[in-house]
Amino acid sequence: MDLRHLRYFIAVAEEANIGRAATRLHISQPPLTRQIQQLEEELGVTLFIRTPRGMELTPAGELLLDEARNIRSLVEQATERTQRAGQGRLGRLDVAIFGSAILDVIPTLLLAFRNRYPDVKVVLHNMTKNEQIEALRQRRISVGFNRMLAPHEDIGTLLVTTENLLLAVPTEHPLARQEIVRFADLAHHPLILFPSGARPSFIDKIIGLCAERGFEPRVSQEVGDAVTAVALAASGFGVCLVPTSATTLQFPGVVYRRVHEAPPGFFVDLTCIYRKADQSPILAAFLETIEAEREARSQAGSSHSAR
Amino acid sequence: MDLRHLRYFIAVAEEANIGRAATRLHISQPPLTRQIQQLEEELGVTLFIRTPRGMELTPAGELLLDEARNIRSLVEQATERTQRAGQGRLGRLDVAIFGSAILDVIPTLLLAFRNRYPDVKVVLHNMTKNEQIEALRQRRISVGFNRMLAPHEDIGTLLVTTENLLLAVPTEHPLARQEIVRFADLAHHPLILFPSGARPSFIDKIIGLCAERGFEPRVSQEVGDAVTAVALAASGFGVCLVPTSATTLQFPGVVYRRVHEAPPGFFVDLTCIYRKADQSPILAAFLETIEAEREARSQAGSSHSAR
DNA sequence: ACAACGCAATACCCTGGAGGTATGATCCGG
DNA sequence: CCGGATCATACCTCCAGGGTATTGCGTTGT
Repeated sequence: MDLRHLRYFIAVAEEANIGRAATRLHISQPPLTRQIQQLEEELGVTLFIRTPRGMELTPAGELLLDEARNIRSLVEQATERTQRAGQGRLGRLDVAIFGSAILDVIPTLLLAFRNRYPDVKVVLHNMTKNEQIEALRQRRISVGFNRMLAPHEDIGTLLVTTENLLLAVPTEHPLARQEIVRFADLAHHPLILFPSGARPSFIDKIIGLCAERGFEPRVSQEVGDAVTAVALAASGFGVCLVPTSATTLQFPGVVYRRVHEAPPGFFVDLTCIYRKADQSPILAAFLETIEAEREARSQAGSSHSAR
Repeated sequence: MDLRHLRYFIAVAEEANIGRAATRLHISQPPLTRQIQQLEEELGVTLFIRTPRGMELTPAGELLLDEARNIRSLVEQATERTQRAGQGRLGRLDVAIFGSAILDVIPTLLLAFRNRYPDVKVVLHNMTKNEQIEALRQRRISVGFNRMLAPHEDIGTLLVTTENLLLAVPTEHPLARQEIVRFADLAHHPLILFPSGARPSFIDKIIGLCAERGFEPRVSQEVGDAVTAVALAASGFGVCLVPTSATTLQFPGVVYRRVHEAPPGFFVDLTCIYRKADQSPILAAFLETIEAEREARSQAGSSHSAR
């Protein structure tokens, strides 16, 4: 049996007349007669009673009509869904994020993606940098978000956003009272650094920046993530350099200060990583959305990184 | 798209290798390659990633695999069900009965049919004789059960069972005390007759039998059905001739008596009626069951009509 | 009663496409 | 760098689906 048989069968059943059905199907009447005969023969069932006025369905034919319509709609649905999946408009995207990245741009990004591709289910996973690389290679995720990534041969990167750094200062801290905080001031106060995981990381960046200015920071704590760092700062453990988006965290007991006279490179990138070999149209759509969003933000003038 | 395409697609997806899939499908590899290419082209979607080790499904391909398996099983189910319907093993049979016929043979008959054809849904309708004829012609029912049917050109009949007649007598009635009740005795006692509906009916049969013996019965009541008649007899309204199966009704206050020296024709047929033009295999199966059951009953020796 | 019409079925032809064989293009492992 | 495996391409064959012409049959209309 063939989908053609079913299509023809439905037409004949609905027209109750082979001639009209043939016209509707844009074929001539005799082949249609034969196809119906074939179908009946193959099933071993009489589907129509031939009357001088046309074709009348038998009970078995009635049943097949139901089933055939069902199958037809399922086939239509299958092609349509497969096409949408092929265009990246239907499916699933597994995304890895890390703690503090969720603070700023990622929620708006995911929202924008969801609006453009409502039938793509986005699944979030919390992963460290190295876990992300591994998960990408094992295809457990399709994209990851990261900072300070060492390059890998098979992993592509796309810059999502660039954020300036701010200093989180306890309210009672001497630096909180200064009108202007200078980078060099960091030499005299204990610093909270993060993340404590895989190197190179944000920690190395800050140590590097300090080295450029000829001092080595006094490290009071190394913690896992920005949230913990700011929380510790709020408790007076020390000051802490954070991406601008961390201002989302408004702990009592902590204020944010711009840092003047900072060395070049006093910012941090958020990048998106993916398998270079990944051909998935959903991934392509996601990366495209990232670029479109970055575009939109920069055109809006007051981009986050300029805050 | 074609069912062939789906079948081939499933095979390739499952084998992850065109060559092996071709073997499994009993065709050679190149046509299979082409069919897959066609399918991809028609959908406008890449379904497989070609690797040096075989064919790997894309996400869109994964989705289509699900859908295709679904469609395949639906097609299989459709053919199987249609075939069963064509053999009368699946479907629906609308059966008309009238009041008292339900007392005896019809329940066992329906039970036997249900056992043989468990997937045929039997729907019962209560109808009078004339309603049955009309409903048959309008295809609202496929079979009816009846007694004393006037012949119709387009309606076929099949004898279901023949039942002797018994006399239902009030317990306190003089005839209840006689050791032997003779047919001629009926001349002296008021009779309850039924059914009061369309003629000719059971009533005419009894009046005819009496006429053969040269008397006209004294009619105390005409009622609609056997159950009412026996109930009235139990209340002392008179005596009443009923088919043997009415002994199912064991009212207090009524006893059943054989009638001796009855004229020939002192029995009543239960017949099954159907449209002669009806080709439905379900009807055929039902009529066949009726004959098989009658056969079984007569072979069992103590047939109901001999009770 | 017979002609005219409508419908499905049959006879016969033609062509597109499914399937076959042979071969090429790539990539991997030894 | 070669042998083997895999998918793709080229080209041929042949069947089956589609077309035209016609028949068969029952109903209808005059």
